[in-house]
Amino acid sequence: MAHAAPASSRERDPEGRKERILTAAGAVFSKAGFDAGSVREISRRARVNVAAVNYYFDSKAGLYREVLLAAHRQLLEQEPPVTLQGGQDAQEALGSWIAFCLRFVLLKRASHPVLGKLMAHEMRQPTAALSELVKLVVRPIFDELRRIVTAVAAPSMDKTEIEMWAHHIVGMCVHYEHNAEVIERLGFSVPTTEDAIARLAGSITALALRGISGAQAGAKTLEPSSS
Amino acid sequence: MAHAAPASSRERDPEGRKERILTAAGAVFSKAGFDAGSVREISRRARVNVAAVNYYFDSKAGLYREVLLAAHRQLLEQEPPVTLQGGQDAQEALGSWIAFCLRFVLLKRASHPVLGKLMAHEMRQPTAALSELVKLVVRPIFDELRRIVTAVAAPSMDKTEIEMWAHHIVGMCVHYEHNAEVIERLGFSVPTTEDAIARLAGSITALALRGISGAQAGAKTLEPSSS
DNA sequence: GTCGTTTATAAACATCTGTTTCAATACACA
DNA sequence: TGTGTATTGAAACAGATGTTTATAAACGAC
Repeated sequence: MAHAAPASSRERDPEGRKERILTAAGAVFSKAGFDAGSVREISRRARVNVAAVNYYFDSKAGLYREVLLAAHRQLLEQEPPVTLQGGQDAQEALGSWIAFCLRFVLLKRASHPVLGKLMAHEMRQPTAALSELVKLVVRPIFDELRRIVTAVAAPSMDKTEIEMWAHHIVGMCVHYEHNAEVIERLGFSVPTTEDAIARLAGSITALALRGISGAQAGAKTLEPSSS
Repeated sequence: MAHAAPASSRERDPEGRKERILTAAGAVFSKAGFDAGSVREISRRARVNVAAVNYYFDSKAGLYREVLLAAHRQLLEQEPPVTLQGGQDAQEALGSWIAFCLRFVLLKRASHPVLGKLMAHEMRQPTAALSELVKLVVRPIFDELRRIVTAVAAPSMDKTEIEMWAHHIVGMCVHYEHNAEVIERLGFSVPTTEDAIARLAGSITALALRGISGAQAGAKTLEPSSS
């Protein structure tokens, strides 16, 4: 076959290619994680040669890092993180935060299709990018939650107890994404629509509010050593 | 096909080898999961030829399945699941359940070194064994939690709300194992000792008890649509 | 046109994966 | 003793992985 067919699908379009690779990588990595996600499948989905990945991103790890950063950028554009305003009701703020967190991990939309899943994979099998991701994404959001919980709780409440409460709340939220497979098998339908997510957020918020604001500052934490 | 060794002292060492392979497989699978765990590393750790794995367990999947079942057996021997006795205080039972669950996922001891981690991996990247695992291990334990929560809650409380609460509680517990890497990076030290785990269990129990028993049966679940 | 540079691709590379093959054992029993 | 069967282990298999190489094409500039 000399150069018979022009095969003019050359399409000089590096930006388009880079973009396609990034999108495909987001899909693959968010589904399979970094290790199990293969460069060859990414290149297949992006309809580019395998070597293109290394040409544009140096290595698989470099591509992964750019996917994480791009997803982070995307998130900040679309969903500004919840903040406790000056005169805002703290209890209401807690409800907003929980709804935000649940939507972040559960909602599959064009706005943030991958970051939640990517972070879930990072938590299970951390890569070098995890520390950076925590510093950029997780830390600010978590600090805001701690501030809100502090405002909701009794003024003299122990700081470490408040920190624990914040972690408890995060646990309730991410549970429904992390362990969705098991939850579904237990007969509970993990919500995916805005309305159903809002209902779940309401349930978590109510439990957390009663649990936090009902605590007496001086009360000893329940000790399970009772017989 | 490996015959069960007859009564006569045939077996020069097959049981020892099988046992070594099972132990090594437990360590490898619990650390890396099924996909990323390699048969060659298992055979290396067990000081056994690669072919021995397939000789004794047919395949990698067969070995994995036996590891799961063995871990399950081990758990039931060492830690009988919590049950709500007839006259027992429901609130106390909830504390016991939460402590049990936390110890299950966090405590690294000779008694159950792997099952918690194995299940964590199953939740992220489910294999064919997940359904069986849920039916055998997770379902009974979760049902007991739901029973306890029902006993703690107001008698006329909505059944689906109670189910949600049970899931919330599970979420708080497993969070500290699933997302330990992130939690540590947020400055919170995930407990590993009996005492520290008991303290964490106390905090979760107190929050849950106030959140559950403080709920009014007729109260509407908090709606985040309030302005 | 002919340079030089950037981009694209097929092919090869080295290494890993789970599994199989096949010859060499070690043992129980005759 | 010899025979038969269970076990062992080195090597090979077929396939996948991330990455590199060498060749070829498409451009901008002269």
